[in-house]
Amino acid sequence: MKKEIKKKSKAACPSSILLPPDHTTMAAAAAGASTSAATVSAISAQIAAGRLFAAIDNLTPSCSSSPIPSSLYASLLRLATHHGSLSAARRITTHFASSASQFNRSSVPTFLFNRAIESLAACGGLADARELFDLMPRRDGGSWNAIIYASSRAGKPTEALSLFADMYSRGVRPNDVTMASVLACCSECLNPCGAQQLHGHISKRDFQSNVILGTALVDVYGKCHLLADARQAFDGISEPNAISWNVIIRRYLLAGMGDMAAEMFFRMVRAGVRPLVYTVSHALLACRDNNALEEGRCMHTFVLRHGYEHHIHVRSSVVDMYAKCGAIDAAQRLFNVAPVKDVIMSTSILSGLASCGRIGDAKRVFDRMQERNLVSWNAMLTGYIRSSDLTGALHLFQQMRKETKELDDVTLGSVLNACTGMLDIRKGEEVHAFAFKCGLLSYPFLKNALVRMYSKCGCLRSAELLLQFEMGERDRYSWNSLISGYERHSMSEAALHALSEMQSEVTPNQSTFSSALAACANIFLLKHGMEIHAYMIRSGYEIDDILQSALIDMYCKCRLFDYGIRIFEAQPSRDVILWNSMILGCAYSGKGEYGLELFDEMQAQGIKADSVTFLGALVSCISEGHVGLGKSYFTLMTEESILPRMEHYECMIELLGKHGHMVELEDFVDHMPFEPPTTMWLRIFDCCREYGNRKLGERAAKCINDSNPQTPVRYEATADYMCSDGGSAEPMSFGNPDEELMSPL
DNA sequence: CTAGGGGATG
Repeated sequence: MKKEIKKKSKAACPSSILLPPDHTTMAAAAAGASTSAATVSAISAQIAAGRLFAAIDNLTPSCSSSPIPSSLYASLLRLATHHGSLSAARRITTHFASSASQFNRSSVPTFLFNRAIESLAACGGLADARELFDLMPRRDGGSWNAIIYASSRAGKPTEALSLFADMYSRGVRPNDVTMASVLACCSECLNPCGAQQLHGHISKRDFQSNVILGTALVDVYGKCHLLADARQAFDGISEPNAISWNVIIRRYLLAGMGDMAAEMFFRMVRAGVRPLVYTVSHALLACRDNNALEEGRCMHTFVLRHGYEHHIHVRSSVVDMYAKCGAIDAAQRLFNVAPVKDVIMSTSILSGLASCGRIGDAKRVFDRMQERNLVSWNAMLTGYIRSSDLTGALHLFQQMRKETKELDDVTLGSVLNACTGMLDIRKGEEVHAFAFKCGLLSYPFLKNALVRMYSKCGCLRSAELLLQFEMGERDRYSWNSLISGYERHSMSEAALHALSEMQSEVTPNQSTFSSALAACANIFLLKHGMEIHAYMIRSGYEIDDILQSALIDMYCKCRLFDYGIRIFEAQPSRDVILWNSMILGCAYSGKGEYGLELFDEMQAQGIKADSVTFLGALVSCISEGHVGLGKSYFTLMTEESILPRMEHYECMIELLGKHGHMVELEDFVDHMPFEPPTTMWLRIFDCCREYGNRKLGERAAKCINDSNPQTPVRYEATADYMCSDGGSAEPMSFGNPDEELMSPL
């Protein structure tokens, strides 16, 4: 087909469609040959049979001596458009244009030129259309409409707008068709000023009663992110139809204003307009984005009552809404009874299961899927990562590599996230090289995953280089990764410096400030921390639990305990994170007793302590000398199946060692599930020296010496300061073991 | 026009 068009176009098309007819045509005309009625009826028959080229072949030069009816040309052009054949449109146009020039140019009606403009443009010949427009003998409003519409559809919105301006200046009045095309141009070039001007014209000329125009206007404003104007335009439509409602709901959804989208949906229903299938789906997605389970349920009821549940789009959106709003059981029930479970619905349910921690169930859905695509693989991959099953993620990736050739930036970005979580820089670098080989390094998501990986793993230099030289556009995520990397790796000054650099490029968000506040806390930059606090308030940032927690921490560490407690007490409902910060804040502000009171109060309020809460309690016990209490907390913690972390063991050793409970200390060490690391032995050694426990001291010395046989400094548990009665403590004759090693804070 | 993505505090 394509080949045929090409051949014909070569044979029949002069470079200009308006070239004067050649001599044979002239000769034929001079001979006075007349178009027979037979030719006309032959052409009509070919048109009726849809045989475009057969029909055109009747357009011999001879038949130009007496004009073919315009309606026949118009039918031919329509057929050419239908076939999408530019060569045919050209031949037809050339034919009637040349016959016209021979007799009387104005014998061809303007409407036929207009149809030709439309046909040429629709077949991809905008340049031909424009040439015809420029050369045609007379133009009417329809000609302008045709060329403006054509330019707009051919992806030349600015050209269309300047044609519109031209038309306007020549005093040709635009009608609603013109307005609709020009509006489309404004949304194409995101030109809200143009839209506003058109809005003025539309109001002046009372096109307001035209639903199509009004709706187009709503869409333009929406596309330009001017949702208030969009809404105003919508409210100006006297009788919005289902499409108008769809447009405003969709624009609210795309602008991230799910609440408004849902509200408009309910208004639409109340107004008695039956929603389009897509509108129902958009409304459900709005609930999903907004985490609005109740509204989502109402919509589900609506779906069932009004017979939308057979549409797979709607059904998938309901499932997705339930899954994302945390009603995973409802989602799964619907999924189980669904007669058709396509890739999309299965992917929704598996990602829902994975994000509520049911990774096993998610994998079962995944394994049972008849068809998988890239998105479903990626969903499974991120599911493992969200469940912090990082090796699971890597295994899945291996399986994926075996079963499909497909992979994209999301895949590799997720694999990188797994490496980041494992702090496995070697694997991360492998993925980096692999991504380069796949040519995926230009994707911002992937580049940011790389910055994050290098930052978190402590290769700040690599992260800096990426940010400096490899990133075309550095966004908030890139900067946030770098800043939190600096903060985590004791480069707090660099973190704050990066923050100020970042601010000249992009707007920070809550994550940025939480890292920045932590950096201030690390190096006790009270003034800077307060500036950030003030800045967040001034700029209207929502100070969420994590930020409050970071603020409490910063103020407590900077010795403004009262500020910390003020933030804490101002909160009507407190998250466990907030309690944790305050309890720890007490612990290192020398207010351990108060911290322990808070610990009790928190549990009295029914908030479950986590490992950090227990850490705060243990630190308070250390500073207040509550050895028994600390021990009971440690037991309680294991009873509540909270796995003690290294810090908790360090605390217990500090608690027992600092207060001279040497027998219990030895017992504790014996029952630890792992061999203490050298840092811990150093502290134990120190305590043995202070309180006297020769046996344990010797063990400590041996472990320290064995761990580092190269060092010239040897640890020895000698009698003069390790005697069991806790005799005199001589100053140490060797280098001072690192004092801060055992400090858990 | 329905499915996957970036997340910081102690």
